[in-house]
Amino acid sequence: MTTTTKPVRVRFAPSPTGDLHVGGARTALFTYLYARQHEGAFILRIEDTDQARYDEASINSITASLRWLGLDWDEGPDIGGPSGPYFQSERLELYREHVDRLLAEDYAYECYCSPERLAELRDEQRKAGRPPGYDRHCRNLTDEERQAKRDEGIKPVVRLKVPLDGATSGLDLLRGPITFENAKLEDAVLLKSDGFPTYHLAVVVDDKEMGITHVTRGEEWIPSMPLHLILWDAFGWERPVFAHMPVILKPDGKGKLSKRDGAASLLALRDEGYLHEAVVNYLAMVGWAYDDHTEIFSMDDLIEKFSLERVSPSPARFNYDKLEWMNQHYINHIVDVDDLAARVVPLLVSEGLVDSVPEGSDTEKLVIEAVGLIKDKMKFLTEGPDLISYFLAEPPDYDTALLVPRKTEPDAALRGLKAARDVIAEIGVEDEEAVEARLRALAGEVDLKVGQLFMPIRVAVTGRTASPGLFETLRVVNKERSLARMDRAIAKLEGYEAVAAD
RNA sequence: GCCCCCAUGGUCUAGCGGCCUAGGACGCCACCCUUUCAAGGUGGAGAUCGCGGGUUCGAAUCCCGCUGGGGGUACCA
Repeated sequence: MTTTTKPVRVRFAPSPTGDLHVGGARTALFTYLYARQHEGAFILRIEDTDQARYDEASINSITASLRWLGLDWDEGPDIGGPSGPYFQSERLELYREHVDRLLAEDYAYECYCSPERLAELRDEQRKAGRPPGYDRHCRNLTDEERQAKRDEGIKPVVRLKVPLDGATSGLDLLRGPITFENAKLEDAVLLKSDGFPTYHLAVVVDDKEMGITHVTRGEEWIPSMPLHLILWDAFGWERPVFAHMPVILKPDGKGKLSKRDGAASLLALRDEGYLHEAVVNYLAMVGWAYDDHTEIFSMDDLIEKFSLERVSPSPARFNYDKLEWMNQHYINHIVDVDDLAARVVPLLVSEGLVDSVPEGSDTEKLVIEAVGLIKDKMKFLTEGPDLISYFLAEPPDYDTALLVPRKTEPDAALRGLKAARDVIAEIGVEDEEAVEARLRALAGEVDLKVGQLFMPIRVAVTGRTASPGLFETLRVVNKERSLARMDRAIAKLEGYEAVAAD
């Protein structure tokens, strides 16, 4: 047996009606992974056939989202390719030609019914408890009747002439065979009266013209698969492989996740401080698993190990908790510190913490060190500026009470702080071990528990009660600034005592 | 209403007839580590594998029905 395997060509074909959301992103990811794994082509095609819902800004938003995720396309907008153009609005001729062919071969017919009549029809059907659907009023018009309508100036739509009986079945890669009774199918519109194709026509013609071998798309397209199958067959083309990705549901499971669900937009996730690696990894794990325990996958891992056949056909809920965990895991353990710091830098600038961070500058070194210290507390990139702020600038004023640990008297905190200040002044902060040894010893000398001594120092130097380890913090803040901040804290405490004494 | 898809702890899943007294992860709880907060480590609670029938020596795994959930039902994609 000779198996001639055609080179894989797959596509992601969004319609420009809004931002890319997680459902679409996952479909794009799986499609991309399949292409890369089989060294095939990943094509981006813009399905802009709905003039009413067209939103120009969304094209940039979608491409930016895909690029952010690292899903680079081989053919598509901007870069072109051998099967272009990649905007359906620029392929109208092609659809017209194909519709004419269907018309000539009696696989389609012109329909002159007005939108009003169709709406009325649906109303009646609903009222009568009948399933809504086109009544095929124009399916058997005579040439004379058609000419009469044309003479009235009515612009027809073209409808698919679905077989009245029998069944249409096709194979879904994840689900196996799916069969539909033709009698339940509609004579769907293929070409609208404005000359634009509907999705059904355009997707089939373009998938054929672009040599698509595997049709990957969301599960919501399963109901229209028979229509597409009928078209592929009518044209006499060899059907591609179909693989419908399960929908992603809202966290509560009630309905599919939509653009209205806040962070469902990829750009929103990016702006909220998610790493693209984490988002990719998480999305891959929704509906797919490699084995019973591996869950951290880089893009390269996924390209190597992903398998379309192993995608689960059942819908999954979007779990923000898990995504958050994944994000934090990447920040804490996967992405290296230099890289992480580089991603925090733009945020530092936009937050006004620094004017700029030139490459190789001391500021850059400081940022890298600071990020290294705080990264285990960082869940989102956007938390970076706040978490490292006291390494870059003086901490804003804080409540003096923070300097006094629980079960500690203000004068005890003051006593410890003064003693610690002198120690730092004497031995500096560079040798963390030495500082720790001296300060631990100091605690006993001034009759304080280590916590009671360390916390006031921490608050003095960082302006907050949570920070990285005290000694590394002191070192990176540096001796001079640490001392100044401790002096400031001492002054605050002295004033505080005076007030408290009143 | 009609058509289609799906069904393992709260969630994401492993499992594709005997390795399952069902494994992993998130979340939750406890403990450990500890100068704070995290991170990390250990342990725990949590699933009669939606229900009912079959098939089989044997079913979470195969078949049928039911129920539940989801999707579709436009001159939108």
